[in-house]
Amino acid sequence: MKLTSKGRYAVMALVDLARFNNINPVSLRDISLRQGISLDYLEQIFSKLRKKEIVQSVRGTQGGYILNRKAKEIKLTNIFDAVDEKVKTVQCKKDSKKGCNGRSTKCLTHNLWDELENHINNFFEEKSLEDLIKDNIERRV
Amino acid sequence: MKLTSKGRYAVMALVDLARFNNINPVSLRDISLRQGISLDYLEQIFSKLRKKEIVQSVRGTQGGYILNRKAKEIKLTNIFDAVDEKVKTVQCKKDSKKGCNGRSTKCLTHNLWDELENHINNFFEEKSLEDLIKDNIERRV
DNA sequence: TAGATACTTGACTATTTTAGTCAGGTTTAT
DNA sequence: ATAAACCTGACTAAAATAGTCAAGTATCTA
Repeated sequence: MKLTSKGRYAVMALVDLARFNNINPVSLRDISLRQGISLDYLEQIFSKLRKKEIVQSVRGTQGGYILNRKAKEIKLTNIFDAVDEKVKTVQCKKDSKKGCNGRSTKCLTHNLWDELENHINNFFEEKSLEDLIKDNIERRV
Repeated sequence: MKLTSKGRYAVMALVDLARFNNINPVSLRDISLRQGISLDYLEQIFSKLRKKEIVQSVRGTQGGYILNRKAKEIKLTNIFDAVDEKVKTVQCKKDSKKGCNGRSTKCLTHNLWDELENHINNFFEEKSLEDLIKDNIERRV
């Protein structure tokens, strides 16, 4: 059970963006250098974040990205959703042949996996970008 | 972020085992048929469960497996640990080059990933095999 | 208006992980 | 003896991951 780097990078990049987002947009190049993430990969990630209206792009020289909503209103769940990072415990939902159906004792653990998914998703729904930044500042002090 | 089938199957198989474990050991063949999991794959999984002393094997005809501890004392975390299903959010811990170190703004989200891991692991530490069986029986009634 | 900076898009690919299979054992009840 | 069941290690196809690469377009600044 692991988080993919796409989801992790997306969060890292947005925290970076939120912290350095004073007046000017932040370029991916800067984020790439600061966070050690390949520029090309960041571009893929930000393309998705833009489509989900989490960031706005500013083209041209001195361009970059800015947050499209307040940090408080961007939850982890929005970010993960944008980059297709999903919590999947089981195939049952998509593929009815595998998993549950047609077995004599049915899916004895079906309920467990639902609970687990909810447990994890709750965490993602509660945490906002603002929480992360605050948390980080507090730790420095 | 997804659960692998090895972890899922291990739990499914153990719930099955616990339910059908009256006096006699339960054969993998039966579990395989009831849960729709390949026998060869189950053997791999049970080999690991045995090494971690979660189950005991009974060889020979009429053999099979029995739980090595009370269902109450087998937590999900023990099961996942046995089959190498780990919660990993980040590489920092193993590979110091990637992730945190040497970056100018350090790992802004390091704390987040730790929190996430703990959140998930707590779930696994609290749930026992007994909980799963009880839960299942209640639902039938 | 030339050139640099930075966003935009889509195709491509090496590596790793997953989810098994397969083959050949050993043990023990009947 | 023999069949049922455990035991072990090697192997592999397919999928997912984690990117790279190439060829743009838009906009600011000198």
